[in-house]
Amino acid sequence: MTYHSPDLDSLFQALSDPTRRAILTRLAKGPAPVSALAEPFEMALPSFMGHLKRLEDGGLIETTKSGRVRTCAMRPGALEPARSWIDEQRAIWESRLDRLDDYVTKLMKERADETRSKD
Amino acid sequence: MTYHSPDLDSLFQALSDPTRRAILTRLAKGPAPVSALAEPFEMALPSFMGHLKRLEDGGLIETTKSGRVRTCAMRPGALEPARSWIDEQRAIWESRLDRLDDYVTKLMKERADETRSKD
DNA sequence: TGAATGGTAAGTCATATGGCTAAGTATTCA
DNA sequence: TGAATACTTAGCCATATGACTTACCATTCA
Repeated sequence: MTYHSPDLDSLFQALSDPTRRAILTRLAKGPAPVSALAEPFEMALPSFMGHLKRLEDGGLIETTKSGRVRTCAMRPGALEPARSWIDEQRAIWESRLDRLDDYVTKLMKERADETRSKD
Repeated sequence: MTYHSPDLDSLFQALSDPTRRAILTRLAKGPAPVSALAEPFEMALPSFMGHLKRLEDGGLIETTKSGRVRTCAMRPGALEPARSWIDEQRAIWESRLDRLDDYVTKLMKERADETRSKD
């Protein structure tokens, strides 16, 4: 069993920063050129571009350049692997709770039988 | 509008490493002491403890020490903020698609009217 | 009590991250 | 063509991350 998945690494990594999450939320509303995107952030442009790169590395956005303008767009479905992973964990957790529940039920039944046999 | 949420920062950060995700998957099946948890990983114990700390910082696990053994357990519901954030993005994205759809529909209607008036 | 067990603490190291400035390139507009 | 625009590149800096070793408690078991 391999526990290495570079996709999830860079995906979650990209999501771990407030600036980058804000960029994504903005892009969920529609594509935008770099300078428009950058405007609300008090940050030098090269720093901001670094964040865009991380988002691109994480597969969360796509950018295309036409003329001197680079337009950024969210990649639909890019968040799905993250969502799936989280759901899997929950599934594991819940199947465990189910088994635990079965076990407790069984224990209680045995106890009941035991008690009854004492009567 | 504030775009800073330290919870999501450390949560996603915690999830961005394969070792830590593997630990979580293991813990979803039930609690375990540090040494048992660490056993499958080819890593010095102090390094491993570092990962546990990141998971604890991200609110994903809880640990308790009794005697010389520290037991780690998953914190149920800890993944929910991450899941919610992802779902919100999707909601924004989809409402945008809806509006886009309305727009296209309107455009096509106008075009149809235009064409008709030419006849 | 003395040794083995299970973690902790302290300190080092290399690389990554996140920010900056200053200077450069490529388009577009006047 | 010359100036403004929209990035891009290069390089610097401080801190964080992820791994290591060595040494140090505290418990438990023989």
